[in-house]
Amino acid sequence: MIKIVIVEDNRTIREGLTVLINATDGLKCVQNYSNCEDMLKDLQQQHPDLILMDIGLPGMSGIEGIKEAKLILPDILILMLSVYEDNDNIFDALCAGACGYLIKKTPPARLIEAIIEAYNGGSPMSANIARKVVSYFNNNIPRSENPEVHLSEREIDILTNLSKGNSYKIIADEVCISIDTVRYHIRNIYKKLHVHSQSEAVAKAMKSGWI
Amino acid sequence: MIKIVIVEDNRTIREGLTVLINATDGLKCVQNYSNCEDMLKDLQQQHPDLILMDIGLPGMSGIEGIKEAKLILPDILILMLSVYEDNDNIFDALCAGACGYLIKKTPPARLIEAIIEAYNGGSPMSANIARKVVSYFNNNIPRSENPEVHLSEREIDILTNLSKGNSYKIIADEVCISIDTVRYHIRNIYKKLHVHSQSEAVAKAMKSGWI
DNA sequence: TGAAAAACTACATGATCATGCGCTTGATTT
DNA sequence: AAATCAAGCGCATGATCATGTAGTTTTTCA
Repeated sequence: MIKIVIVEDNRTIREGLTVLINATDGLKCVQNYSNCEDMLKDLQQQHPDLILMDIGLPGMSGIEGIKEAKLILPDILILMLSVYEDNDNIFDALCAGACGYLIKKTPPARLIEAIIEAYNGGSPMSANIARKVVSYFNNNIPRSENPEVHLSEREIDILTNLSKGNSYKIIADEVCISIDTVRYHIRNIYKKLHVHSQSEAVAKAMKSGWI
Repeated sequence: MIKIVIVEDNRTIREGLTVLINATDGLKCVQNYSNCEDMLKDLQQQHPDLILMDIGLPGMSGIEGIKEAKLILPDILILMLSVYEDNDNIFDALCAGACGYLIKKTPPARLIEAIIEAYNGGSPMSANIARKVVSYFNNNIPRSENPEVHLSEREIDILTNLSKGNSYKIIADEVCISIDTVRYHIRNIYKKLHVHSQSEAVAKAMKSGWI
C-alpha cells in the first residue's frame, strides 16, 4: 500500500485526485491539504511514501515545500503536479528534491501509473518535461567523476557480481571464465581504481556510477 | 510515417526490431545496420526521422555514432537502446545528443510507444534511467528499499570504513574497539541486510543511502 | 530494581581473498 | 615480422574473512 498525501489549493482538483487515488488498489491518500504549511505540520506523523505537490500555492510555494519536506523525511518521494512547464520551475523542483514532474493535464490513468513508477524507483515526467531535462545535457558536457579511468565491460560485469555478494568461484561460473581470470580482472580493477579490497572497489564504482 | 533506421550488431535483435517496427502503423524501418560506419554513409540519403541505436557496437561506438550523425543531420532523433545502465553511458549518450534511453529488455509495446513519444517531442527513458538523470539535479538519496531496517551509528561507521577499504584490524583501531567486536557488528549488519560479504553489504548500504 | 536488550570481548577454523610470478593466445601496431 | 597488448589461465602463500560458540559488561525500560 503506497501512502500518499496531496497538496493542492484547488478544491475540485484536490478532491478529484483523492477519489482517484483511493479508487486504485494499492494506493491510499491518507490526507490532503490546500497548502504546504499544514502538510509539513503533519508530515512526521502521517509518514507518507509520496507527496503529490502543486507548485503554485498560497503561502509557501511547492518548491519551498519540497525542501522542507525533505528535511523532515529525507526519503520521501515527491511528484510535482504543475501547470508550469518553464525550465525554471522544472529545474528548481528537481534540484529541491522532486523525483518526477507531471503537467496538470496528465490523464488520470497516466497519473496513477506515474505514482507507481515513482514508488518503484522511476522518475515519471510528462513528455516535454523529460525532453527539457534531457536537453539540459544535449549541448553542454558536464561529465564526470573519473574521466580518464575506463573500465572494460568484463570489469564492470565482475564488479556488479561482487556487489551482489558473489565469490570468485561463483563469478567464474557466472561469467564462464576460470577463477584465476577473475583474479586477473580484479587485480586490474584494483590498479585502475587504486584500491585494495572488494568493498572499496564496489564503493568507488557505485559512487562513479559504473555499476 | 516515422522513418526509422536501426543500428544494432546482434542480427536477431536487429531483425526482430525491424519486423516489430514495420508491423506498426505509422512506423517504417527504412534500413538497418550492424555498425555505425555503414549507417553514417547512408544517412544523408536515407534521411530518417529517428535512429534506434545500440551502444556496444563493433568499430565506432554508439556514442561516437550519435555525434557523427548529429553533424550530418542535426535534427535527427536518436533513441539509445542499450544493456548498459551506468551513469557514464547514460550521460555520455545524452550529452552526445540522444533524446531518449531505453534498456534492452524494454517490452516491444513500450518500445513502439517510446518511438512515438520521441517523435512527438518527448524523451522516453526506462524508469531507473530517468531516476538517474533526475538524481543528477537533486542530491537525492535513493530511497531505502527496506525502511524498517535500521542500522546503528556504529554499524554505519563500520560500513563506511569497509567502503574505504579498511580491514577489520584497521577498523578496530579506528573505532577503538577490539577486532572481535568489529566482527560482531559485521555479523549483525549481514543479518540485517541479508548479505554474506563485505561487498554486498557496502553495495546495499550505498544503494539505500546509508553511507 | 531486576530482567531484557544491546554492545562488547574472546577463540577457533575452514573458506576466501590479495597479490606475486609466469605462461599462452589472438588481435593490433609498427 | 617483430613487438606490444589485452585477455585468459595456473600455482602458491600469507592475510583476511565468515561464522559458530560462549562468555562479560553496559544500557534501557517496565
